[in-house]
Amino acid sequence: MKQLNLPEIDAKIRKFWDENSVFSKSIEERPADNSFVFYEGPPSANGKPGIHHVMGRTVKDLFCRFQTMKGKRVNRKGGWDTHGLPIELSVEQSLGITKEDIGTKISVDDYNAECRKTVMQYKDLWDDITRKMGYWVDLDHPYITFDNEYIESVWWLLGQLYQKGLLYKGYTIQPYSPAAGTGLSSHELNQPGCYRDVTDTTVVAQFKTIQDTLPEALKGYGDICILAWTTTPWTLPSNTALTVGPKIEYVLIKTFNQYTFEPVNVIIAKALVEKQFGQKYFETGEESAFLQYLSSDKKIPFSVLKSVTGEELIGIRYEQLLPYALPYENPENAFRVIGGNFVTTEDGTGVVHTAPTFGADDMKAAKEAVPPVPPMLVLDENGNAVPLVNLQGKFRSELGDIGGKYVKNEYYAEGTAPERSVDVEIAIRLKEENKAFKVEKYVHNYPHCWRTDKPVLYYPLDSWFIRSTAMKDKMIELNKTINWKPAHTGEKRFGNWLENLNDWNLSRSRYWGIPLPIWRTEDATEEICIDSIENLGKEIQKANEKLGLNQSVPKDLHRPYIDDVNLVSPSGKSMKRELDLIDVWFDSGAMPYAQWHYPMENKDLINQGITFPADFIAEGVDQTRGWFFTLHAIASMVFENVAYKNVVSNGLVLDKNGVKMSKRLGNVIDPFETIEKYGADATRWYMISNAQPWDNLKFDLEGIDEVRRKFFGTLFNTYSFFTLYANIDGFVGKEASIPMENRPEIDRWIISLLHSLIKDVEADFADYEPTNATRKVMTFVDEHLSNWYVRLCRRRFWKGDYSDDKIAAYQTLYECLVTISKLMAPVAPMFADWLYKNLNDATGLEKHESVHLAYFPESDVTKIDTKLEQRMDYAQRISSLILSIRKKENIRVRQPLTKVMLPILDNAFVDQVDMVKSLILSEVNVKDIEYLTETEGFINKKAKANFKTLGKILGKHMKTGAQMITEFSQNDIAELEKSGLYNMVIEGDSFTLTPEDIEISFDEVQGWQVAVDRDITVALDISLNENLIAEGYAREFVNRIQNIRKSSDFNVTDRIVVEIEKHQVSEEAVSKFEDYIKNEVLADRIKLSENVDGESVEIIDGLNLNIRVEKV
RNA sequence: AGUCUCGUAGCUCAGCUGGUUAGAGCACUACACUGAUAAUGUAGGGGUCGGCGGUUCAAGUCCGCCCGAGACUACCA
Repeated sequence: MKQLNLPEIDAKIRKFWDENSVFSKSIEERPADNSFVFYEGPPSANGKPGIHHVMGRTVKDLFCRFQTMKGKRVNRKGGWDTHGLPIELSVEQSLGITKEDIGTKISVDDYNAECRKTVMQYKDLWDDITRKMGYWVDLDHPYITFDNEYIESVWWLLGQLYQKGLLYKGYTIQPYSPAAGTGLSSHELNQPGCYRDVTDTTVVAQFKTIQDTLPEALKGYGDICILAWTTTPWTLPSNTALTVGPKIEYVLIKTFNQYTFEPVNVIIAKALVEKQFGQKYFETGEESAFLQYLSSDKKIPFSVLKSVTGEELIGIRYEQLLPYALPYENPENAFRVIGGNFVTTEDGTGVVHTAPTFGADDMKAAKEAVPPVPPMLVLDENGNAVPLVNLQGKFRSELGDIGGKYVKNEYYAEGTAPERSVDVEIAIRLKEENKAFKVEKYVHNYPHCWRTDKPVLYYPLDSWFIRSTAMKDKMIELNKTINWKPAHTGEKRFGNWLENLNDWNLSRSRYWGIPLPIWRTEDATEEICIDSIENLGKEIQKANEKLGLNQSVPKDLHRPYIDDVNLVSPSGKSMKRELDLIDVWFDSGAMPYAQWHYPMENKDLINQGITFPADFIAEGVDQTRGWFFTLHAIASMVFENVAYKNVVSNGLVLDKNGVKMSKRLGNVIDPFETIEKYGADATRWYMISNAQPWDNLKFDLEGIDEVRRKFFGTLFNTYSFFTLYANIDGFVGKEASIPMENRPEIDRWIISLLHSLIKDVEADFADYEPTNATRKVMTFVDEHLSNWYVRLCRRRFWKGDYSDDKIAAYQTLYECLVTISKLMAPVAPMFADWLYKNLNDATGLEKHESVHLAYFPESDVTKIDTKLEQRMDYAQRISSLILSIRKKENIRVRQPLTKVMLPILDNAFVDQVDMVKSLILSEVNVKDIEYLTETEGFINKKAKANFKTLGKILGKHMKTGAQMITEFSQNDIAELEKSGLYNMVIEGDSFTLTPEDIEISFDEVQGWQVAVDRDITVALDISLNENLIAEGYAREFVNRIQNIRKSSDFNVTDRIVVEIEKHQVSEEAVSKFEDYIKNEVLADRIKLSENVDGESVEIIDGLNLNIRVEKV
């Protein structure tokens, strides 16, 4: 391969993997008793894979591959999430039906089959992206959540919860769409456009308190009303309590009602007086203002009489505002003031009208009150407790004049709505009865049903719950043992979520999902929870006998078949299944067990801890309350264990401008195209190296291109360089390894860096920090291996015989390349394998046929030499400084110079530099280094404070001290260096400083070509003589001839003859450096002639000479 | 509305437990180097470290408030 072509490499390696079953070998070759457990969070094949899936799966893949290389067996069972509303919706959409049509226009049978099909709609695309991105997961034996066996395991889990008393049926307030006749999930409510601004009639009502329940502080003022605001007046007949904030300050105000003009005393939060007593009112302390008040007056007087806390108000009883009905249960506990922490003083009156049947907060506050406040439920014709609004959204007949009306005008069919909504009617009635303090229109945000476009009601619905609150402490405790990446997702986001845990609402009234396996008698006195198919069979048998039926276990455990099953209670009554399905999130949280059909099969996998808990899972951060929670909750509640030990929650993939990708905006990146064009490895490497997985990734295709060029391109070049000469010299790794101590400095240096790198990269992968790992590999390849090692060692590869030095160079570079292939393999599996195989297949040094079957390199600490690393750093920096002086002085690098001078601070520095002297000299084309020990009068030293150590000593004198140090004279510095101590007096305080506190460096000096980089200073002697100039010319000729060789497509080994046009410059160069030139360009002869029939090339500024180059 | 995360050069990101003149890559400009050549080196421009306050000898870093982006939860009188 002449040029890097990543997609081609992808295809080649994929084929190799397929043909040789590398993936299954990577599992089977590892011992079964040394496993690393990974769980695949099931995607839904109902949607197409996006670029963010490539991100998430790269994270999963890379740690699994890493652990495999560490010798672990990593089983990776794939899975599909197959239930849930999105699937029902897409079926209904494609068939053009609605929920109501199920059972009429389409049989449930067909509907079911349709869901099954739809669920796997894009499976082929998913399989394709999985392969193309190089994600290793077992797609041949996936778990599928709609399988009977999967469902059976879920039933078993529910059975466990049931036996522990953690499953119960109860009321909650849920969003409900009367028009559609169905409850809505929060997911549905979060569809775009559901929340809309609407204008509603709002009422501030006056709740008249009962005198003898008032606290002492409020007695003696006559009648007192509490003001409470509502945006939904239709809930006022269902009011059973008023909620105040215990810590909020309330005031008693004397004023007049603006509609009836009757005098009234009202209670309202102090902070909201201004808001409620607006322009229509004026505050006054004058009693006369009240005596003289007339209904025709423009403004109404008011006066604050008293201030009390909410705490004092708790317990006050009041007259029912609209006494249509009484709660059927404990009505004596209704109509009183209770406390609630959710009360704010941002809106209304600081008192919340509380209707427990229509508000979640209301219900909670009412339940928590002592004694509990009953909700406004009445008994219907069948003796069932029901709210005052029925499921159609109409008032019940108890409401008299407004009974039978819809509570929202929007629910009427078009054109049939009355002029006055019930909200308005109630407002009018309250005004007339002196119970309305204020009525006004108000614009607020309110959710609407996405299907019917009509407002949602919050309505009490029967649901099955998991009593997760009972296990809260266990969950919190277990969570503390989980290693979260990043930590704050676990501690903060997930931790807070657990602290505020609610019971888990399991019920969904749908068709396509796992049916709740609970059967009940009609009067709900007896019930059974089925936890296996076997158990179901037995119960069916029993029921058949007792009830004379002929039922059998349905082939498909889904609705509607399962609904047809009737069971029999111990007392012989018929039991029907509770019609609910369970939350699909339970499906996915059950996968550790259900994927193995536990406990009906594979008992040991879980019980012996072979596949449980997971060592590692990864998913988007949006799964914190989703999959991460359901896994944790089920494991905590059923097994009292964690489900996973390490979890990476990755961020979102945004477009390059940081905007969420969406079809609407057209900024969606197609993963197939991307991988096709740039290759999977560049895409993966870009995603991992560019940002930490848990930060959002601003996905930019140009970034992939950059990674391809900078990293893969450089590595590829390095590899091609290696093979070019390895082929010429026939290096196939058969020589015995040359001992480190016999290899040159630079070899030992790169090997030292390599082993430091291995150590760091392994630690990063082990710590789930892949970004750091990739960045370190990139730095090594780019800066150290390519731009220093290879650049400086080029000659060793193409010059001279196949000597030990050359073999050492090959062995060194080979080790680096093979090791890099292993270090990068988890992230860039295909390129790494290509590189590894190319290298290893040629040498056969390792027996593995793929890098993914090889073991992760071990860092050999004996090869790490920090002093060596330091002196190479010196070499790089000194070279860089010299080059910068050359640049400043405009002296080209091909012009040799005599010497460079290095002022030194200590002898260790000399020793260090001496060892890398030859590298520096050849790199910068200078003949010698001279060390300057005596710098006085030549180059000045300067002192600078070490803020870190000095700050602790000097404290507040730091500023002056630092200033004093920069002003040190040469004598001061000499004294410090000699004695090792320096006494300093600042504002009367005396301090003793040590050399550690002061950093000495060299100053720049006029008249010398000096450059400084922190602790290193170099001075360059730029004087030239004839010899140097001639050598410079010689190098120019070498360069030009090499260029000609190359442009003439000569082989690197071809011998040539050269003819150069005669000129003073060419004569000087050739006469003095003929051998050098011949040697460099592989020339047998160099001839100078007056007329040369060759290429005209510029040698130095303005001088063109003809050169002819011919093969021998 | 609450909780959490993020905000550093035109772009993508480093910046450890507070410490000197805030760094790197990309992009841009100029010059060089080159038997790895779609690579490389040197130099240059470019920053109120989101804003305001506070703690401290010293704040990009710690604390408070605000602004902006995002995620999740809730939608509430």
